[in-house]
Amino acid sequence: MDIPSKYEPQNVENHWYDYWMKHNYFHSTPDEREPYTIVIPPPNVTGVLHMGHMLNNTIQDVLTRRARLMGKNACWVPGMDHASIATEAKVVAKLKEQGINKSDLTRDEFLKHAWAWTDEYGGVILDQLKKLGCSCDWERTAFTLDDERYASVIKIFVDLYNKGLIYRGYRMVNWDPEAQTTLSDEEVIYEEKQGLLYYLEYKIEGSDEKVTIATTRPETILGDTAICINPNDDRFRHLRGKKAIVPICNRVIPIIEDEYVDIEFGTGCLKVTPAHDINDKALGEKHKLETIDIFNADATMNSFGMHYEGKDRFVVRKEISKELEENGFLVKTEQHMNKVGTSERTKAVIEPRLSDQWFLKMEDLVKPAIKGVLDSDDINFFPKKFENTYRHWMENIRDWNVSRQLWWGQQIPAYYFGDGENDFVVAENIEDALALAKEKSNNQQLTTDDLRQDEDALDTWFSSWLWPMSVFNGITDPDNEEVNYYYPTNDLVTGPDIIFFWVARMIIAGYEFRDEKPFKNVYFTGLVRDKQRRKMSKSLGNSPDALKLIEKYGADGVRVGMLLCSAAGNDLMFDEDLCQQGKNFANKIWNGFRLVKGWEVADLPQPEASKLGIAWYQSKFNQTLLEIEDHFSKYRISDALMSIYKLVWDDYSSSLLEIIKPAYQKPIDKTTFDQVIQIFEQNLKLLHPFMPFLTEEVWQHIAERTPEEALVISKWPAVTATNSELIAGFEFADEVISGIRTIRKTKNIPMKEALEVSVLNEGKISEDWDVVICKLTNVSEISYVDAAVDSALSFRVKSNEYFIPVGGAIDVEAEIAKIQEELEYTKGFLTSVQKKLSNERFVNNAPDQVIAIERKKQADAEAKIETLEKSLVSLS
RNA sequence: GGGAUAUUAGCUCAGUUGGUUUAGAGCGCUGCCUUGACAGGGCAGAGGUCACCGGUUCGAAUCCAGUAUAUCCCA
Repeated sequence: MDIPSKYEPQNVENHWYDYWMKHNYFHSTPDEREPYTIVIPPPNVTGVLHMGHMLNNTIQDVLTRRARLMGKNACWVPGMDHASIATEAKVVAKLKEQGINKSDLTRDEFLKHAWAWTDEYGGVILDQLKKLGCSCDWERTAFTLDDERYASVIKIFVDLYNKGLIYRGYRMVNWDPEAQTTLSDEEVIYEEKQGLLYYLEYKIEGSDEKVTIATTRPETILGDTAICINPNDDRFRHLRGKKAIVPICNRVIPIIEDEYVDIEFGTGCLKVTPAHDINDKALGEKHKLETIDIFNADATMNSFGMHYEGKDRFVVRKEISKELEENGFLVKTEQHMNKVGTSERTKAVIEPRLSDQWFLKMEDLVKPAIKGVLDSDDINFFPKKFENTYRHWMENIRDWNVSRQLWWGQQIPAYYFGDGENDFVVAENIEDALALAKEKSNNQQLTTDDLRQDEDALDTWFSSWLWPMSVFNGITDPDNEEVNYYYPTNDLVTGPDIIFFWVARMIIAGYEFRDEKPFKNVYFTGLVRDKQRRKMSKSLGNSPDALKLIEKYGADGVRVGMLLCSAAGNDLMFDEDLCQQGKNFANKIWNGFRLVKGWEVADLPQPEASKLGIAWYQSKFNQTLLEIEDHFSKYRISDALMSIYKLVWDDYSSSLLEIIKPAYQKPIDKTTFDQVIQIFEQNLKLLHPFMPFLTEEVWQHIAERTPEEALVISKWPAVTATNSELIAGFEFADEVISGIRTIRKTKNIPMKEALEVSVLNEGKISEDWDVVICKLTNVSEISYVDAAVDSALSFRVKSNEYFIPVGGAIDVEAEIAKIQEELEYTKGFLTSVQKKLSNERFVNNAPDQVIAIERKKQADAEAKIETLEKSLVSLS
């Protein structure tokens, strides 16, 4: 059989993915086994795979595949998010290219376009996840806007409304003038921007006096309805009760007093624009001021903007400051750092805007969710530090604005039957609404034609917060077999950036609607950054193309590369070199298999070295398996991978294979061969969750396998007893091997030339390992001596001393120097140990075990010093 | 402005209730190695006053207080 020396992932990955799909290994249905469930954080339907997804989904796949191997009924539910703002923006842009304006379309027409767009371009990301190897149950693919999820959302909205938790309010909201919709507080990003602080003079009515105010937004003066001073500020005492005149529009406005004004800031005097600032709104309500909205929905000026009508606010800012300056109202400007809210999606500067919106009362809803995470073990966060973030938000929660002025989403099921503020009903469908409306209005003549449904759609998160339930139809059919079996789910893997948007809200929803947590553990991954610590983003162009990476390094290589640098919760600095490391590892495993496969097997007795080596490896494997289980239990995925990496590379490839390797072109005994194959298969099982493609490929190369014997559904190794004596024995032997190799190096003795080694066995070390040492260092014989050997190079391991006679003169000076250096170190070490032991308080207070360790250290060091001193004597 | 988290080798990170040698790993770096699994490899080696300043303790990278710096969240 001819196996290529390099592993070529491109040739095998699609093949095995198809094989897995064909045999339906990823599909899950409820059965007797313990379920293991993950719901995917649904990527945006518009999305393409980026580094964040790759990390996130690799971790989910590792967890899912491991659970499957452990005999659990693993179910990883995939899906997508309709991402109302982002998707609607894309569809609007696409239509614009075709010369179609959204405003010319009806809602139904627009939605038709949006669905067409979704069907054509959406969901690319799901195919990309397959390339990455994700073992999702694709038959369960859900969409936050499909019929089932739509119905769930509507049902929940009505339920919450009927519980009195949803209300309609005229509130100041974050308005995105570009998308022309409301944003929740969480969707606003504050950025520091250098701006100007304008000092403006207002005339005082009926006098020549003037008052100077400072503002960052001169264009809003046309909406001013008051000037505010601090009652404790003596500088403005004379203005009390007077009125001021707004420049340009010459409106007369009152001068009010309120302690809200910061005396130190600007001039200590504030203009009040209730329609365009949240604080001014509060002042306006308190002092019963008029509210004048001067903007259109796209943040251009309306008729209150006078000759600026139709112009954008930023254009107006420039122009009006010029006009103010020309007319002597502008005193001066100053540089000023300003925090400006911008839209997460469109990057537009947010306008505070008053409008009718739907809100969800959060105060009582959060209570069980706080308890579930913080005051009990119901839900665990990994890493734990994010519990603080969670607490902070939950304890300061504000009502959730759930309405969006968009069409792409679930339409709010509120139906208006009149023009009064409360002339509406909320119902799951128009028939129910009509019945309710008849009752509420006392008008039996109403028909469905008299009802008008609210135009707004719901926030996307109002559908994704139901995800762990809705994917199992748990809302429309709350007692169905699937939701009872799979819910609550086990693990959620997501980024800490959506802890409020999504994680917290799912927890709230879980307790509210099913009286049960949505998941047991939340694993927060870090954000993927580039080497310069910058966030990866499309606009920076610093995000590598995920598919190209897979093409270049193989999915397994990329998976390993991502995981190697991703300690839980820490941001990870992605470096393409790590994928190379992953690819190299794949190749190493491949060659570890190729070597064994190339051996000719014969019916021979098993050599001692092989027997010992295999026994040792089995213990080492078991020890590592324990480590791995421990890492997994703490969600230390990258540590688990590193343990396997070292096991396979160092212990299996570098040590075990070298120990059992037959002489060149000689056959191997069958016992060893069978054992090493079995060992290799166990390795593959540990590797499979991390590197599914390569491992399945090798697994199927080892033997013909039926579909029932595929690696993907094999059995995770069980922990057995570890023989620590074997492990310690090898560690010692390894040090001896290293010593011999070092001498070979320094003296340039080629590996081909056999050496003879003598040992002064002060430490009474077992001879068992000598066969292994000889094989790995090409030593013909290890002889035991009673005294130091003359004219030989030496090295020491613990209190044992090893001698290698070499041809030619020994540099005695150099040998002495080397020993003296070692002696000095050991003496220094001994001193530090003795210091501890001679300290009475240490001996009295430290636990016995610690003292025993220290005494052992002392004895070892003393023995070593004795050995070293003897060597010195014999050399001089 | 308020809060959280961090600061350990060139880089990325471990270091679990203070005590397993005088602090570890992976990568990188340096040197040597071309026939026989793998140069995508092997072997060996260098590299750190654990941010700083105090304190608690028999003992501190680890606990406490302060300082500096960085990142994130909130306003």
